[in-house]
Amino acid sequence: MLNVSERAQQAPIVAVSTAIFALRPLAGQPAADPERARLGVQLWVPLVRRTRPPFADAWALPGGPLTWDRSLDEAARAALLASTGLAPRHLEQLYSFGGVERSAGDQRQVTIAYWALLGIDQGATRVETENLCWFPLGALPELAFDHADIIAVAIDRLRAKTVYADIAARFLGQVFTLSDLREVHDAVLGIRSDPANFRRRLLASGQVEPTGGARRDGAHRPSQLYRFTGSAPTEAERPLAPRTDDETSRSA
Amino acid sequence: MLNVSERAQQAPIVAVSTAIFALRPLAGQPAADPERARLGVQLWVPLVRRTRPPFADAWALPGGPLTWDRSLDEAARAALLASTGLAPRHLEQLYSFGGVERSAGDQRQVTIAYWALLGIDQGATRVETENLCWFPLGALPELAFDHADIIAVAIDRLRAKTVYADIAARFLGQVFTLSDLREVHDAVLGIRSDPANFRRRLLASGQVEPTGGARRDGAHRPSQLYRFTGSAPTEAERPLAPRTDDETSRSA
DNA sequence: TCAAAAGTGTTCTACGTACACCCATGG
DNA sequence: CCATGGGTGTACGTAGAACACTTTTGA
Repeated sequence: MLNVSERAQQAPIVAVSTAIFALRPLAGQPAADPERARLGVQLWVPLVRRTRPPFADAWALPGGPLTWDRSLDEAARAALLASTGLAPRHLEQLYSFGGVERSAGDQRQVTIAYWALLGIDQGATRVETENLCWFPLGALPELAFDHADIIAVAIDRLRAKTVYADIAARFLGQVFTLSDLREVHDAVLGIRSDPANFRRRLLASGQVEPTGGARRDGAHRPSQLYRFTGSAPTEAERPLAPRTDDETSRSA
Repeated sequence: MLNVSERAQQAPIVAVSTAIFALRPLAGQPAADPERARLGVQLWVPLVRRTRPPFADAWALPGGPLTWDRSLDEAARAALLASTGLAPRHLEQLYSFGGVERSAGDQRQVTIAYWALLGIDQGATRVETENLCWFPLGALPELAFDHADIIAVAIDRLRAKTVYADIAARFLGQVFTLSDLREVHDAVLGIRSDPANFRRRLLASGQVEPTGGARRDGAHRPSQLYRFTGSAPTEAERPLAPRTDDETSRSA
């Protein structure tokens, strides 16, 4: 252990951690909840198990140190790929946490938190190992550091950005039906919106356009397929400016 | 100079920088009489002059290093007090910047940016020295590092949070008229809103309540005074949770 | 022919805007 | 008395919510 004056001289460690959200079918039995009819999707989060103290054996958000040769965004992507093999479709800086109390041991730690979305078609890579496990949002384990707080903030941000479509759409692939989009939208926000009104709002917003194709998947009229308008804001996109919204700040 | 592998081992420096906004009369003297603020107002920003390279002699946002014993928020407040003598009424984390290219010299630098609001009654401390100077937003000098970007992002955030009242109100003191509030609101957003409608919206929102008092300051009907509803969210408040809004992210 | 989801039409209401108008005051 | 801003009343337009209704399919 170092004494206080020695500690004060030490540079803080800078790390990046990311809360990754993906949609998966409801946990447990299908249970055909009449209110959640359709597919029934739910937000899941991948966590990694720490192998070293502090918080050894506890679950934590995937992340890693900031290295000299990478920007913050690059460091977040690299850490994700290294620790989980995932390459999220959407990645955005969330908040930086650096409270004094969060540093266990001698080294002061500052964590730059990110949040990310995984496309519903990116589920193939969802391997689970001894040290990488997926949890539904409603049943998270105890988390290391203040990572539970980070997840809570990330959910707030996700919901705030999921107005009608926008972010919700990033869970989906290039082509989708309006019902797909509505289901994602509703799952993220935890609501059930009117299909008719959702359709009108979305089409009026001009965010999507019909591909001309259709999909038949049941004993009912086929649903038209849509894609995003504009230059395909889909894979590997690079955000342009930090979000700008309407809340208050957290003591870091 | 160090070589690449030596650099890669170095821990990044963590600093906090803050874009401080205050309202001042368009061009006149400070003379900001808190009891009588009925003039054109404009956003001003205090900048400090760097004394050491990199960017020696260039203007920069006030800030300082993150020390071991302070949280991020505390570090931001402390740096502000030390470099400008100011204690803003509102302080909120904005974004963290850590692009590789922004580090001049051998040391990688990560800056956690904050934005702050100064009450219109806090103008007394607005001393100007050789190394501390106020600039109107429309006439900023060349800035060190990427601080111009930080200010741009901070303005976006300020405007996004200034819907009707809320943040705009923090520029004012405990007691104010609705015209005061509207003037601040309009100055920040750069619009001119209808007094009648502004009044209705604000009162309907329940954010303010009349004090019972009034202020007479001209050849017209006296204006009622208002205060904020609830447990006075005024001086030295501690935010609770990072904002949650609706934009995209910036490459750090 | 029936159930189920896709898709359309219509009404109701909330809320913001525009703007006419009255109120109180200093000069 | 009048000019000036404080403050009220009211009509209009837009957008979302609620919900009835038609369409197209598989079984």
